[in-house]
Amino acid sequence: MDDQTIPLDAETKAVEMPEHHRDELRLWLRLLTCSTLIEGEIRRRLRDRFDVTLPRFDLMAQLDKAPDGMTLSDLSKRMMVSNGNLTGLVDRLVTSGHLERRVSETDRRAQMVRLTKAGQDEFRSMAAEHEGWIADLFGDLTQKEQKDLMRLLAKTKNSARRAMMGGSQ
Amino acid sequence: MDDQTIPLDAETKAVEMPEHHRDELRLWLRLLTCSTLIEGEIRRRLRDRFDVTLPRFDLMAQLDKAPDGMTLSDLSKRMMVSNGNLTGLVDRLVTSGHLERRVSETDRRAQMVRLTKAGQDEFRSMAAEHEGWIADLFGDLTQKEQKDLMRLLAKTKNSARRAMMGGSQ
DNA sequence: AAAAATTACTTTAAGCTTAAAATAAATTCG
DNA sequence: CGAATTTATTTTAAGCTTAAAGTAATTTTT
Repeated sequence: MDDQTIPLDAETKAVEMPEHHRDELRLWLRLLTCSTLIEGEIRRRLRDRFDVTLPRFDLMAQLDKAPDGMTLSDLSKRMMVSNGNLTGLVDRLVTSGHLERRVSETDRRAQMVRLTKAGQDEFRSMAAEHEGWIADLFGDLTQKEQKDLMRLLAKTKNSARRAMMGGSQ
Repeated sequence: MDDQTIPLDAETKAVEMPEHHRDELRLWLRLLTCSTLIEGEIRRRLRDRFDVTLPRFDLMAQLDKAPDGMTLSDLSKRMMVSNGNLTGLVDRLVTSGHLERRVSETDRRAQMVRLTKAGQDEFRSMAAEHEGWIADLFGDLTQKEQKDLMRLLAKTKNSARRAMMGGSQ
């Protein structure tokens, strides 16, 4: 409510900001650290164990959920990456035999992309192991803590989306 | 041949996994979505508003906390990025006049890097605004929710670190 | 002190990523 | 219908990122 006097952390030596938004900043840095840490570990294991990159794995994960294939635009939205990024990613996965691309029959601009049989097999065997890694990485959280974290992240996501409205999106 | 033994639900996805680690997977995906979403927005605003990239901003943020400078290795550890990555990043920031690098007087392998006056001024003006963006992005969370999230993320971080021990780190 | 190991950093090659501009097909509108 | 707009994708240029290999300085070991 009313602004309390701000307790100056002993180790913090920066200038006092007009409003004390330090807490949100610390929260953001912790969230980022968490996801960077885990993402890095997953990336490392995917490379060491399967010689695959995370972006490729993610792309295959999306396609595994859509047996009939998806367009590049759909993929782009789901993966939250740019269209141009996807072009190269798909190119490489087609070359390696994991993906198949075909011009859509209803729209000659669009392409349907989907996993080949080999791609699907390989993905599923990776996914099974991947799921175990994640379970282990989050293993110290109780069922309740997982549930709470899930809820708080959902709320954070909504808050962020709300804040983005009007600005540019 | 024998690979049709599994009854495939028409619209639902894949095979039932040996152990149900779906929840952890969903939790991880939500965490990742959250940080990707926010990171993307910050990246966009830094570019639009200040014509600076997030990695450069992050690097300057580290140096702002160390007025006497840091070595590349210190930066590398703190930022959780590779040494090689830092070399290029620092190069560009030196060229643009934001950073100063000097060979350490006590160790001729090492370099001390620090913000120039101009770099510091520019960073601080960006940081003030940046802090407001973060506060807004997390704005829908109550004080208690922020505290809870902070705690759960700390626990997640520790859990992940524990899981990494032995594997490669 | 010489050899071995470690540490700090750079270089390289490959891939990821984006924004912006370009191309082409489809849709909307006058 | 034909022009203008939107949508789907590719290309380009620049920068980020990593792992692995290389160089050089320091520290440890023998």
